[in-house]
Amino acid sequence: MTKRTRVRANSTEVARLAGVSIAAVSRAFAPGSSISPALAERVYAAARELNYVPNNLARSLITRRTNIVALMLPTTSNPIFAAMLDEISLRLEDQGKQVLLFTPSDVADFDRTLQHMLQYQVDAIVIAAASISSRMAALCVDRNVPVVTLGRYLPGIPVHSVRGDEHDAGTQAADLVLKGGGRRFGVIDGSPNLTTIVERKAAVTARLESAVGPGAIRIADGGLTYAGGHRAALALMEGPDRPDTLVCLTDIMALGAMDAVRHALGLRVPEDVAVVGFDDIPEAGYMSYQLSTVRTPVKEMAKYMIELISAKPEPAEPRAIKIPAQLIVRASTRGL
Amino acid sequence: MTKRTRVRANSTEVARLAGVSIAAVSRAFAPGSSISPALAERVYAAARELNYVPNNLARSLITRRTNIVALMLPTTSNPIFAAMLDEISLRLEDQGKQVLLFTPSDVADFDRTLQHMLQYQVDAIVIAAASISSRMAALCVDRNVPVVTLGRYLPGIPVHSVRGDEHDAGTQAADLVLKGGGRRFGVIDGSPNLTTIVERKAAVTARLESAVGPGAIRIADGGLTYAGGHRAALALMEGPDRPDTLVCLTDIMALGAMDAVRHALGLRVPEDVAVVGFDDIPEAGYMSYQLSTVRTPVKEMAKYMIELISAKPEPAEPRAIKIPAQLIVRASTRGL
DNA sequence: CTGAAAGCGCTTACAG
DNA sequence: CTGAAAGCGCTTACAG
Repeated sequence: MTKRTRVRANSTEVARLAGVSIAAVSRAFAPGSSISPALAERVYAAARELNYVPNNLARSLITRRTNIVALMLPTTSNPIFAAMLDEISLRLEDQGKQVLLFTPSDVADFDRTLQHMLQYQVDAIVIAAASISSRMAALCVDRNVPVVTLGRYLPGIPVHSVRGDEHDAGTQAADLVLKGGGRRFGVIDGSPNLTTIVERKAAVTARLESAVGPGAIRIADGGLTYAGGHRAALALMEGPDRPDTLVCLTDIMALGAMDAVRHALGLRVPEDVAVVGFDDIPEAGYMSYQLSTVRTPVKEMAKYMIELISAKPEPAEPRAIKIPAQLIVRASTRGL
Repeated sequence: MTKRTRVRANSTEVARLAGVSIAAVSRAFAPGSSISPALAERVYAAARELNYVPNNLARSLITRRTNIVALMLPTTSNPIFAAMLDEISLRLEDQGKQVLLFTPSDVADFDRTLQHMLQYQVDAIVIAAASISSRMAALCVDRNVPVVTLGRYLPGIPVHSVRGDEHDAGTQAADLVLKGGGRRFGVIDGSPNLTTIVERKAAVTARLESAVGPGAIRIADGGLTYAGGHRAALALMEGPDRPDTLVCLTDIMALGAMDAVRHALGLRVPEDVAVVGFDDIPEAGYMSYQLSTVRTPVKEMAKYMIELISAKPEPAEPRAIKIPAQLIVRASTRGL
């Protein structure tokens, strides 16, 4: 039995064993510090012997940098959010930072979550699919914590934002199905709380109405899930004058809708019913679906978000970046 | 223009404004402390005025608890990991803890990642789909940081583990396709580095061989992705004596395999080729796939993992929890 | 209940 | 390059 050494060695003990000052220990573990190789080597030897691990807490208390970025993200049940998480955390880890995850069960109480983030002294905050109050935004500005929101532009609130051009996306999707000969439309809606969805819907219905009039458009709620999209499609397809086209405001709902059309109703896609979605999640490209969609440029968005929160010096004015939409035509729509 | 107050108010300033000691400020923000309501109210008023946010770093330095749990997770490109992440972070947030995410690009260098986790003074470490060296495990024990691994049992290494019964899972899957009349088998393999996969494969091939002999079994690598499963299925189906059954060691590969069989080869599932997978990702239940599979009990696993790392007092011996497999029979296999 | 004081483990001018 | 000392923002015995 070896005697268990002290639970956590600190820099004082390392310094004592190495016969140096604690300042030397600090310098040995701070890249770029002025320390002689010989001294550093003695420190490393002592550190190894004591299983010394530097304490980031104490360090951050002084440097005022934690290398932690708070990320507020809805559940990853929608693959688009999982992809976003991957991109963001990979990029951040490349620059030596880690993601601290927040998935507030109560979005209404998001102010409290933000307060919580600030307590952890995070270097920056990334908010996906939620809003921030102007009071909390001001608090973050005061504390020099950059904030970037994803998919939401909040005029007058001093935070950066990155989003896709949803108006253009909706218009392109509508144009695609119109060009394919669509005349009776079902739109599968998502949450009224997500700006992204609301803007897509506005653009889609505006374009469709201008072509076929409001009477030819029905709307149902798909709740942003596969099962919800499935149910919404069944509801829309009931009765006379059945739609010849379903526009689904997210891909995950489009998958449910396609399966409803094919497997529950026994109709063909796109011959009987054309389907178009938004996001371009991986499943949209699977051979069982081959879903035409408008891509949400995840990689590009992550890149801009990281740039905005890492910029030195911090830009004086909040920046709003809008990324163009990119239509992906596959086999679920008619024409060309 | 209001004059911008000091960037970050600290407890000293709050104390001064409230006319109390800093100990009183500390107590006002520490639930359960003995402080009179009147005093607390004065502190809150001053804190509000100064936009005071307590500094968790300083607090944790003393209390030795950060309320942060490190989670090492491969990329969420496999939906099963996304589901796991959701479960773990939701449960942890319920107990007031946050997940600090680590996605090491270089799993070979995992020791360094672990060291990195310890620097952040995390309260516990959850490791999915990776191993921990006995040296690092000992370091965590010394520092009183509980570690739990997911899907990997490491005899002799003092960490907790939670995993499914992969032997039983593989056996059940093999029995299912055998009962369905399968006689020529293709097995789509994943990574040789994942214990889970290796154990499934061993159980599947053992059972199949005992029934039809080794000559009737072909194996191809599907790389744990949809595209890889697709390619592997095409390779397995080439030439004479084509398999009548594909056993895919993860669902995500099974989706690719099913699409290859149906859409690239024009064959029927399950009539021409039966397909079975493992995990029960959401897509397995989609009507386009209706994939028979063996469920990985994500919720239960997350529950046990959290229990193991939260147990007070820390169990003296590492615990290894094995969760039974649950076969889900859908339409991609023959019989019953 | 309340406050003065010590101290958590580090970094960083400052002086040599 | 190196060290002594002050200090980051808190908590916690201790004494009253």
